[in-house]
Amino acid sequence: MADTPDSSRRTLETVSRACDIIKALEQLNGAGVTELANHLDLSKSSTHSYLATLQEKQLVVKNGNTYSLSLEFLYLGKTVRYQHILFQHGKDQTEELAEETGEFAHLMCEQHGLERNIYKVMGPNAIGNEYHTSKEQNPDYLHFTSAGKAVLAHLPEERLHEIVNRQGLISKTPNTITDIDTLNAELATIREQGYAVNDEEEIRGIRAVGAPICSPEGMVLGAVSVSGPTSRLSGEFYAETVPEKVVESANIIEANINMSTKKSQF
Amino acid sequence: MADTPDSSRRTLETVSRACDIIKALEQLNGAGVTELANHLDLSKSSTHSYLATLQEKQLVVKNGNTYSLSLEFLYLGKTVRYQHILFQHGKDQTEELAEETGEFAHLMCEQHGLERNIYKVMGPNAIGNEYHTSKEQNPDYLHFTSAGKAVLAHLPEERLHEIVNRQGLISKTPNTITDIDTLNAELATIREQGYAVNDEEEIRGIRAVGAPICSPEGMVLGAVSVSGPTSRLSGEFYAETVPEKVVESANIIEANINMSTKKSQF
DNA sequence: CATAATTGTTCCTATTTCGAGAACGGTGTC
DNA sequence: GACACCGTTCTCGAAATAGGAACAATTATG
Repeated sequence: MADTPDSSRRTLETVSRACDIIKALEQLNGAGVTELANHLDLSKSSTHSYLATLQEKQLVVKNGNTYSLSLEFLYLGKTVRYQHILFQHGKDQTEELAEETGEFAHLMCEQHGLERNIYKVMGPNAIGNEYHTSKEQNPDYLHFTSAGKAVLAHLPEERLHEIVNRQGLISKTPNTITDIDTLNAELATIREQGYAVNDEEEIRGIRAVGAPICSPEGMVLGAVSVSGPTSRLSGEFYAETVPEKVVESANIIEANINMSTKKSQF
Repeated sequence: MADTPDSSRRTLETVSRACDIIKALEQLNGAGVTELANHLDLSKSSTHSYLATLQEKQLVVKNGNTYSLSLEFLYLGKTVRYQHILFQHGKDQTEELAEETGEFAHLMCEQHGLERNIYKVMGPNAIGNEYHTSKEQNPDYLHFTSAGKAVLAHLPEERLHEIVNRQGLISKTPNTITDIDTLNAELATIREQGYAVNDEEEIRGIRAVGAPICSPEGMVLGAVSVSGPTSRLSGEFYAETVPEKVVESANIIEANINMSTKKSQF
């Protein structure tokens, strides 16, 4: 309707609209037909057809006059995670990393140019909410997290530029890298030392250290990271101990993947 | 495809096919265009269009020639759970129930005639895998779980028959109720005593006790249950202690919901 | 208590979109 | 180096969808 000037018309509008409806239902926490129709600039009758179809396919439930996403999404989400190669071979190690450092440990990968968390574990000292049961935040940009930068540093240059061009270098704190040259220099450093740091670049008072996880073929699959308050992530612990442990965890996960990929790729 | 003779045909085939593709991708753990096309009896070009659209909408990722569901589903699933009224007001109580009984505690609701788990907590004595990170099993039928029967017992009669007719009374163990009259008698008992039991009706060696959670208006919203091996769930513990605690938990969750709907809803 | 205003649902037809086969370009294999 | 396979693109006829309007059901309102 409004903006797909560059992309080829090889996509299905009906499917696209269905996706919009799913995302709108999530955002609105359920909605009625009229509300949705107004929100998405569709006719009531069309909106109704979409909802009826999604309901029949059990992706949507209807309570009274309110349509909401069904718990099928919880099931699908858990399956997606369970099937992910990084989860299968990195879950235990991420837990150990959280245990050893006492802080939050994250396992993530890049998807569509954004950071997607696969697994988060709260270490014994970790502050904040219980991540795994709280509201999930939106996906992060890659350039202001440690794990994200670790991934960016090992992406093919072409894809790096594609992502930067598409997502931009949004600023979140005074420390956020917003300049492409600074970023490139930082990524070179990361490649050299084998890990990345996030020094209050996303959230004031929060530091993090992340290391990339690569496939046997050398393609970056994702990263592990540890994050915590600057008060605890400082001095030698921040400069040496945590990086060592994070890099070690990444290496162990790589080894796990390596051992499991004896089978053919197809 | 074959079994919706009653429902009006007010649904969109394109959306329906998109849902099939999502489910196939989950089932196949990712697939190529040709593989998917064969699996769903679609042409390659059509399948490609669907996948391209889902990818553009970030519900699907492409790795090499393999398309898979993206981690957006994990995000959506967590949001759906987080937004669910039973999770918001029943999470803490479910955890407490697991702690007090030492066994698995479940929080569930009915969707599309099936049991959907909202939250599972492993108590200190609970055996088995860590549910919340393991592969999710498929949704259960309602008639052979304690929570499911607790819900069925408080559904409007019309809806009860609708569900039974649609889902049937599948047998999983010799103890499974497979007869409508037996089920009705059982549901009457459940209504009388306020809770339901599952005595090896789903899995041999596993018992469970469930109690319904109703809205202030008297509509059943779901149920909580405790499950464990017959060796531990026996005698007075099974006959009195656990039912008491389960019913108490259900009542507390109802009270939480009640209090939240009194104040301004937002 | 009756009327008005919403909301969800259904119906219908023109119009747009989708579907299928074939062809293209790229990759891996024998 | 030729062949087979896969993903992608193209084009046009065929079929599905979008939207307006009417209907039913529920709720708000005077």
